[in-house]
Amino acid sequence: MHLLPADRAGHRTIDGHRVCEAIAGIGDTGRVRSWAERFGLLADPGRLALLLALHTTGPLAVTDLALATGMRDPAVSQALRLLRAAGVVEGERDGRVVRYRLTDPAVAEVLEHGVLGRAERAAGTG
Amino acid sequence: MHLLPADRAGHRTIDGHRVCEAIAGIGDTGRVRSWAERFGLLADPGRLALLLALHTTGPLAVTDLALATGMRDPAVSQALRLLRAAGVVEGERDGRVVRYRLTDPAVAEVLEHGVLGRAERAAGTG
DNA sequence: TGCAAGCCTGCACAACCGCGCAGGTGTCGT
DNA sequence: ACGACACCTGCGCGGTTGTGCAGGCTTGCA
Repeated sequence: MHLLPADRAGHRTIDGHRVCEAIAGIGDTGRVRSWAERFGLLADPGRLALLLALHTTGPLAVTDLALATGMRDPAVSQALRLLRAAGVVEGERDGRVVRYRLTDPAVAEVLEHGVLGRAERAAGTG
Repeated sequence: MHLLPADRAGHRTIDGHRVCEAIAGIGDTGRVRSWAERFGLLADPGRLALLLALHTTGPLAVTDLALATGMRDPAVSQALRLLRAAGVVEGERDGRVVRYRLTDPAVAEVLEHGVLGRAERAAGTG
């Protein structure tokens, strides 16, 4: 099983066969890139708090989200804009209020198994 | 249930009670911050590839990781430094070779349920 | 119709981050 | 002891990102 791209052949290796195994584990580069972007959306405390709020209580308005997270309205709007562009959340207009909800099941899964899961055994509180 | 911090009281709200629910869902701010940093480590394609490789094939040397990911040796070293400082990976010296392995079960869980899980139904391949 | 509320946008600033290059340290083989 | 190898570090650059402020647009209410 030789998965080494040609532009990297001819180099010295330590374990050799393990490299191919590692490449197989990494899998498609596009998928990795996609997930890196996804994780990037969760890498901001504000956005993560917004997503946690939306995940646990469902549809919420911008003002309430700002109140719950302590962020300014424009910051919340900006964060939601990114999340909306990534397809993670969706907003529904109800009069002059826009309620947002989580639409990406993959993100929900990560939040559930990661932040809200029992995985905190290694995370601690600080 | 009034979880609203005093510095935000007296403001107008849309749903009111839902705000407290959201705050409860967000939980401890320190945990959110901690997880945001954790996700930040996964937000780079290089680091994510490294972690995937370590997660699937176990202990790997820097050279092999560089070969598998297509990164330069210094870039791999730098990335591993960050991950080591965060307690996500650990390196064991074997002669002049240092083999790294994944030590954070929470990250492993996220990789398993996120990137490697069936959650790709929404991620696609590109 | 006039006013207030809710939400969105543009702009400019500062900070951070990842990368590549060059050079250093410790270890193994001859 | 000498050279080669594996790994680490400092420095500087370019790109990206989060943030605050001020202002505009749509909607609801009196």
